[in-house]
Amino acid sequence: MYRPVPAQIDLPAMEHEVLQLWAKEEIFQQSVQASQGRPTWVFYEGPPTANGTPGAHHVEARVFKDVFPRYRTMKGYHVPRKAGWDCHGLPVELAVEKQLGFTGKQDIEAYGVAAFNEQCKESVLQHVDEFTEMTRRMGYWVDMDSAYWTMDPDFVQSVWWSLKQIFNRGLLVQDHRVAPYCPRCGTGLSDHELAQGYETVTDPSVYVRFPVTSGALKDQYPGICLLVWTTTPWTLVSNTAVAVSPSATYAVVTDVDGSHYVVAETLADGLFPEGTIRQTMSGSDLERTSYQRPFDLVDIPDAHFVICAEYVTTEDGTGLVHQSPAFGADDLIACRAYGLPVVNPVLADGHFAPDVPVVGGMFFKAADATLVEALKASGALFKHVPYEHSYPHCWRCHTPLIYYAQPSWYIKTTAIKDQLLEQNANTNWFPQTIQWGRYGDWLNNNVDWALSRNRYWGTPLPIWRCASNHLVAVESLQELSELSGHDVTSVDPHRPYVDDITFPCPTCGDHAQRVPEVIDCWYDSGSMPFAAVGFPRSGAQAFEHQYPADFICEAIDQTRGWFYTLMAIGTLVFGESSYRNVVCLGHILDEDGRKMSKHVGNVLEPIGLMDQHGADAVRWFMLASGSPWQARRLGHGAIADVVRKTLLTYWNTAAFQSLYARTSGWSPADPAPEVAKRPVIDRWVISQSQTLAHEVDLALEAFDTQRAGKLLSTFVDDLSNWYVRRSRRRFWDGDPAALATLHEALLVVTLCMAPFTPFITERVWQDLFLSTDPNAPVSVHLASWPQWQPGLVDEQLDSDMALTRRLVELGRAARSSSAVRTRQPLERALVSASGWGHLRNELRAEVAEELNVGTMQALEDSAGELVDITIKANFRSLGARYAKQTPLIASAISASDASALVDRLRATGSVEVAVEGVGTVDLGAEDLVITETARQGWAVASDNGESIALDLTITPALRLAGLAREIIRSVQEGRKAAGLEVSDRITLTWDSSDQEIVDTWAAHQQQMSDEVLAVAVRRGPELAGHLVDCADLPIQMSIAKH
RNA sequence: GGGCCCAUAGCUCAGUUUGGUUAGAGCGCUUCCCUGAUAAGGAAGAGGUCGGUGGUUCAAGUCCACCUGGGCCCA
Repeated sequence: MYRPVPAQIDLPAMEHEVLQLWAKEEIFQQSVQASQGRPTWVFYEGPPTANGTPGAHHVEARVFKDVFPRYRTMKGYHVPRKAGWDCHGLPVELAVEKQLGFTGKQDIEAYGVAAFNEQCKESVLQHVDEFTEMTRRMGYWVDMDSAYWTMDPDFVQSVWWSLKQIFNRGLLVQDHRVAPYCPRCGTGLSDHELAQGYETVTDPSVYVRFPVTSGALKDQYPGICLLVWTTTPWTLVSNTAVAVSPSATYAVVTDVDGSHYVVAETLADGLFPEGTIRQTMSGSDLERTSYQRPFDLVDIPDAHFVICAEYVTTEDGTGLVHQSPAFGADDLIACRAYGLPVVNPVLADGHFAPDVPVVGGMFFKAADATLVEALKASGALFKHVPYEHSYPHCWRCHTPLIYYAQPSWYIKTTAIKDQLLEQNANTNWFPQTIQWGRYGDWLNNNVDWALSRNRYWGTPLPIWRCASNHLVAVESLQELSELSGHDVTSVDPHRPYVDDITFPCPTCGDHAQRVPEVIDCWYDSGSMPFAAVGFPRSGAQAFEHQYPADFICEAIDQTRGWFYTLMAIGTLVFGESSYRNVVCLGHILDEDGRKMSKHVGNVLEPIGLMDQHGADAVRWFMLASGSPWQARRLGHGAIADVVRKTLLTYWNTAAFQSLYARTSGWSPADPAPEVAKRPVIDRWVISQSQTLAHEVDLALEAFDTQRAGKLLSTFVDDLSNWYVRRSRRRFWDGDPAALATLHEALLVVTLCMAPFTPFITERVWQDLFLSTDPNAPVSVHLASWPQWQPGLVDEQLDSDMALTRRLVELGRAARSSSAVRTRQPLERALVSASGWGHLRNELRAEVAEELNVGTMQALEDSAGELVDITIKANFRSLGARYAKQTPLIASAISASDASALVDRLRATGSVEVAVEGVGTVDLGAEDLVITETARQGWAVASDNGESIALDLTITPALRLAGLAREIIRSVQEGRKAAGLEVSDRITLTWDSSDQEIVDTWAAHQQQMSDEVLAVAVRRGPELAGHLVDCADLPIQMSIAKH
């Protein structure tokens, strides 16, 4: 016997009960253990950065990380799921700095690195707790007890080991380069960090006069100036040279006021609309022309002349590019070629050195305004316009970055670029466009990985160096113990402790000390395939079984983040990328399409969302609403829709089944007719459920949750609003075929939906399936995916039922247009549809019953005068044959006598039509869209060549039958209002002075009392029990429980 | 400046790969119908220059070019 399933349900409350059940029975642990020994499907959890409270976007990725492992488990795989936490890095440091009220690195130094890092660790632990709770609530099954932590000493040492592999191949090197640098955080940023932080800003763009101080131009054009454009006025302080393109053409322009300028020829018109070009020359002719720089604030010897550089373009600005080699990668290369000095007046904290006149002590960006004023005052400023462009900012603290020459450690990923491209070619991306779009572009433009950070809370770079610059890479605390001669294996491998360990340099015996940098925390997370199991010091077997991953999934921002570091490190260390399939999600936006961010305050808090609507609804939204690979808007309305449309419809179908099975004492163990012997609608729903199981399987195999979700919600809708509604009477009667069919259909859909909505399907499993099958697994999540039985799929039946439903739709439209309500039976309906002749009687009866008509007849069988025929050309079929002549044929077709043409076509299978300008054209049935409609006194609806006509004649007998249904309907309402159970028997009392009503009772009393479960019917004025609201009917009724 | 994505009903989005007749769905709105499961279901209606311009074609929401607006990414 089923358990009772209430029609009303509080979804969040139900979910909390299910969570308790899972915890008590350890279902997740069981599901992993029970699949031991089966083929492993490898999943890697990309560790969330535990630096803040989880948001809705975390739920998105975690739903996808849950659904595929659940599905694969049902398909017979073993899917270990190890949680992970990204612990290190600037985000954590910043949170702690904020908490402690710090403003920079000097505060941390004063506070003490040991104490600071301790605070960082505390902060991580606290936020991990919040993630754990969110993860549990949403039903994401991942093993958090065995989670990897990137700050764990074993993890750190695995990272060290991998860095030593890379170092030994000569791919980990120190270099001085101009790199983006955050002056607030005091550290350089890697390219993929840079990618996170572009912001659109408006900077002053200035056109500045640089007077020429030597050469023929100076003599020929008195006061001539180079016109130089820059968007970073603060770098003019350290102006060292002006670069031109050696191959471009430059012009001397005389402006209307008589002043002379050198600019690129192609830009001269725009800059000097009324100027005159006096002469032109190539860029190389200008080489070594000396000029007067705009500011004389710092000493830069042997500089200030024109240099040639290939990278200069003449597309915008003036074609003359100001050079400041300390602040531009291109500038540095170009100036080095001329032996120019690199002068940097800006300190590591982003402020000008205090001894610089005018701007000393100013933050570099803040100096822009002051310097523009100074240019204006000196007359050097030609033009000043605000310039909007995107400029890199620190991805965490939003400080504008400065391109800054500094020593830094690099991994030479450019050396393995070809291998990375090859690995990418062997990776399946979902959606596919990422592979050679966004990600492929990134790989093709690969630059070396700036690995080091001048910070505190991170994996220390495991390189020790002596005064003679001999370098030793260390792979573990064990190795460090051997080198230092002390057992340091239990030392925390973080700063400052690891910095205190020194040893004699193996090369020269001098004192070797660790370099001060820590590494990019993205390297940590990219190392998780091996570091999570402590490889190679431990976990060798686990690693070999679980490398590479079959599946990873994150949002699109990880293309240059984790997706890249995972592939790069895998390729560097093992010669192979660490994943095969990658699902790449779009971002979750707020209801107005803006990115959710704490600054804007539009973050939807996930636990609140789930406690309001239920985790299943949130999950379903993430998986199946809109395109997961595109940015989507998340709001309460969208989630409430999921509840109403899909979840409650499913639930109520289960509740319906339970109600009537229990009422009739039916149990799934009872014998039921074999499928082939059941009514056609049963066979149809079983066929549909088989197709569902198969197609959802295919969709999930292709990582397409949107398609799977669409299939599931369509099936749920069909099941509830067609199968159950059409079959209700059989459920009232306790028909074992109907009950068995719905049981089987619910079983299939419950299994297929289980990975999507694990809570509600678990509840239904417990109530309907576990309670009736002693061999059933104790949880739906321990069950297997439904076995596809193609023998139960009947495609002919599927298309016949589709026709049946189209006809019902047309019939309803005809009913509406006629204003004869459906409760009023009609004698007959005429049908015109190409499939009608082959439609089996059972399905014809479905149409008749649904439309409440006595008989259905084919329209062509009835008297010709009832029918109007119209025909139209089928362009698709004609266009293929006649191309340009199609419109001529089409108009000939509509001009011809439709009924005559159709008669001939039906008689012989084809018909010839004479078309002016074309000749005789032979048409088949395919070339025409034939619409038949009925005339006079008939209600007609047609669509796409199919029509239904209702005979609206209402005979006295039909009138009484209609009244009987009106009365039945009123009594049913009355039963419900009286709160009776569906199986309660009643006594019914009625009275009426209306002759039609009296006649109705006389003609239909048996049917009416059967329908309303009345065991006694009395006519009389003494009403008793509950009065029935009879609306407009001229009758009074009361009912009482028998 | 370059690359990628997007633009279809008041709102959220399908449809565009492979061109075909009158461009769909859901939500919301109006009217009506149906209902011993349902917070449901059904019919009709209002609501569309399918971002714009040009081109290819017998035929363009769909293919091509250019443009506009938005987003993401890169420089």
